[in-house]
Amino acid sequence: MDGNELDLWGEDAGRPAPARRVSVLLPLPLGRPLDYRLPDGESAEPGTIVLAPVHGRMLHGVVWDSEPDPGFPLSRLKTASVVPGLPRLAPDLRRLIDWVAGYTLSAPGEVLAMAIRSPLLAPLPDRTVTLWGAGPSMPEGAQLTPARKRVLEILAEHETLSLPDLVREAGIGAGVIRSMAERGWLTATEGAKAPAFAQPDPAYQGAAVLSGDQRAAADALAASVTERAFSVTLLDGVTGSGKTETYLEAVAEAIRLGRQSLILLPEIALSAQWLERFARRFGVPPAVWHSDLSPATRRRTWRAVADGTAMVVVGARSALFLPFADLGLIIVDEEHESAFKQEEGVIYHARDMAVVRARIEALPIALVSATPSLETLANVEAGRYRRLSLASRHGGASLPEVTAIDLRSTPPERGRFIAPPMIQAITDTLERGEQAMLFLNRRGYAPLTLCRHCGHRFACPHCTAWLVEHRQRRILQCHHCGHSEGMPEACPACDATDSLTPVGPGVERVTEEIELLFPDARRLVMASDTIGGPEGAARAARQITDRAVDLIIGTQIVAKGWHFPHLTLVGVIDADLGLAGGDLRAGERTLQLLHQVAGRAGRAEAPGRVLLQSYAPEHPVIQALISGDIAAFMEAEAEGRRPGHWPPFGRLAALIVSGEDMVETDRVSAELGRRAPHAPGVEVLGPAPAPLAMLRGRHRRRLLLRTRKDIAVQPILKNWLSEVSISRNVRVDIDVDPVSFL
DNA sequence: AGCACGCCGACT
DNA sequence: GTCGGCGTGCTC
Repeated sequence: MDGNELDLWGEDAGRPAPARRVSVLLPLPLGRPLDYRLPDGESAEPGTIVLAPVHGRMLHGVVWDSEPDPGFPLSRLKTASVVPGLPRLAPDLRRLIDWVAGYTLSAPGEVLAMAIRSPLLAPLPDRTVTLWGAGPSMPEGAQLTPARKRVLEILAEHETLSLPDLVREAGIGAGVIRSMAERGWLTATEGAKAPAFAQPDPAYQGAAVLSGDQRAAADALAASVTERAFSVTLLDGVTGSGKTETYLEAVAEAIRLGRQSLILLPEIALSAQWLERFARRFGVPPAVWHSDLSPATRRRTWRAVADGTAMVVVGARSALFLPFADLGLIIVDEEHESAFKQEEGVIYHARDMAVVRARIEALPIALVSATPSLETLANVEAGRYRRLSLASRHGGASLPEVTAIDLRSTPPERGRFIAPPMIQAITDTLERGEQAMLFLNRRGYAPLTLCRHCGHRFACPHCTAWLVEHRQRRILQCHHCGHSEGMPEACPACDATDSLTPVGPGVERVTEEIELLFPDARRLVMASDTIGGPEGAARAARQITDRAVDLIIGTQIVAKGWHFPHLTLVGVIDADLGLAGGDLRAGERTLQLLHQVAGRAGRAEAPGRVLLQSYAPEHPVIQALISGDIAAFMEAEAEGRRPGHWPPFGRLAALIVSGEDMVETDRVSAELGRRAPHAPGVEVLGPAPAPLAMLRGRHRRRLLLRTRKDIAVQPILKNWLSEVSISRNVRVDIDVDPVSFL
């Protein structure tokens, strides 16, 4: 207010106040904010969340920093209203949104949609709870059973508690409380529910268990938190070296300073063990953020992050856009993981954008990995990132011994996939009462099914991909679009019966083989489609640590940071699998994955062993795993990429042209090829059919723009795309810094 | 993203 | 003769 409200009879009386125009960014793929007027007398600074009419419906948007267009006719301006009780979006978060939009060439509104969606902003229900206290009367003599006595003792300590808290603290049933209340020994009062996010206690368990170099690294990270300035630290160290415990000390320091921490994990849904470790260190679990939170939890978490009551948030990549009240530290764990790359909608790399957020907000950020990405290593090399290394495994555990099984000299039996030396190693391990794990990065029974009679191969009708047999469910399924069909009795092409043959192994088939070889071993299959969500994953992990299983057969998800103390043998069924495609990062990616899997073995006293089944054990990736000299492999990899200006020594952007109409898709991609930019240090490869030439019924063509490191791709892309007319039924997706080349 | 406006098939 | 298919265009 500016005082005019009292001037009822002054010269402004009777005249409408000048319309206050504001520019409002809406969570729509619009590209620019739209202008609105505010109700008379209201004003709103940038960052204010408003409710604005769009096409007749009301949508939450954010007052943006851009100037409203004075030429837009006042009569066509609609009125937006300030939503009371909502936090403002901080300038730094607005800058991040603009920056990400500019970098990825997405509409700012689309990026905003990752930070704010209307359902998030709905008012929180008043949360009240019944609190129980002692009195007015007391049980006497024989009435005072041990359970009732316990309840009163607890209440003497806490005064009042909610039913679930009381039941938990006293270790009794709810029936005891009810009967006591009926007798007038307990009184109920209505109270505000305790905050959903308890304060982590940095002093809860101290950090006494840290070893020398862990302590040094933890202190260095904590110092950067105290410093409150932008810095990037690579925290690396072999699997099992205690990286998590180390960076949790930096989190502890942030908590001591009263500042929030954000920890990004590649797959938060499967990280039960991580959450347990956090709770062990700080006494309470952190706030979590991922895509399958319930709407109510989501809303509560978003608010708690904004008002600062959630001190530590652990989340998947989308947590990067949360509206922290006072962020003091970002951690990106498993920074090399490609799961940080969002491949749909706004195509961005959460690790890289986390560094951007840290720079904008002047924060320290730590990138954590046992096998850092080449990008990160290059930044260390260039002096932009600091490096803290943990040299050895924690608690006296040693690194597992890695050997290759040459499948050319010791192949498995015909139609089998486990070679004799592997069978022997599993036998020995089980005899010692230890656990073994077999890793195969392929779900289902067999990746390809063909007819022995006519050669027919089952392919997805919507994708360039074979259908994968899932024998338990008796279906053939496409792993790219989810298409599935029943497993037929006869060949659909030639009607031959008993002619359909599985080709190649999936985890189901390896499990079948294991059943034949080790009928008495207790088996557990871990694959994303059979594990049964986060609870299932946690249950499976508990079964393993409790030694309720002997043999684990699993895909990717067994690689994830698990700590299984009794697991001493890891067998990789097909170590060559990831190397086949031969894209830019095939070697690096395979090395990181296999190193991660190998790291599950021998994490306690008993030494671990890793066996890699391979048809090419001389391959540099396999050799690097055997020797353990990953640094040398990465250096060689870097030298291979430097001359051609491949990342991280140059820049890449991919254009993915897709459409249901193949002719139109080809026309657009050919036109893009003809109009390709020409300049020194700029090169365009393609168009070429994408490796997944058809995906979900859309034909796909790819072009790749490669520039020298000192040339930004965005202006080139903008210019290029503006010269080509793209028909409505064809889409061009831009992927700056592509990770996947499918 | 929604949601309307807008021109061509099978129905009360 | 109408209800409605989703192609394209706009949202202050």
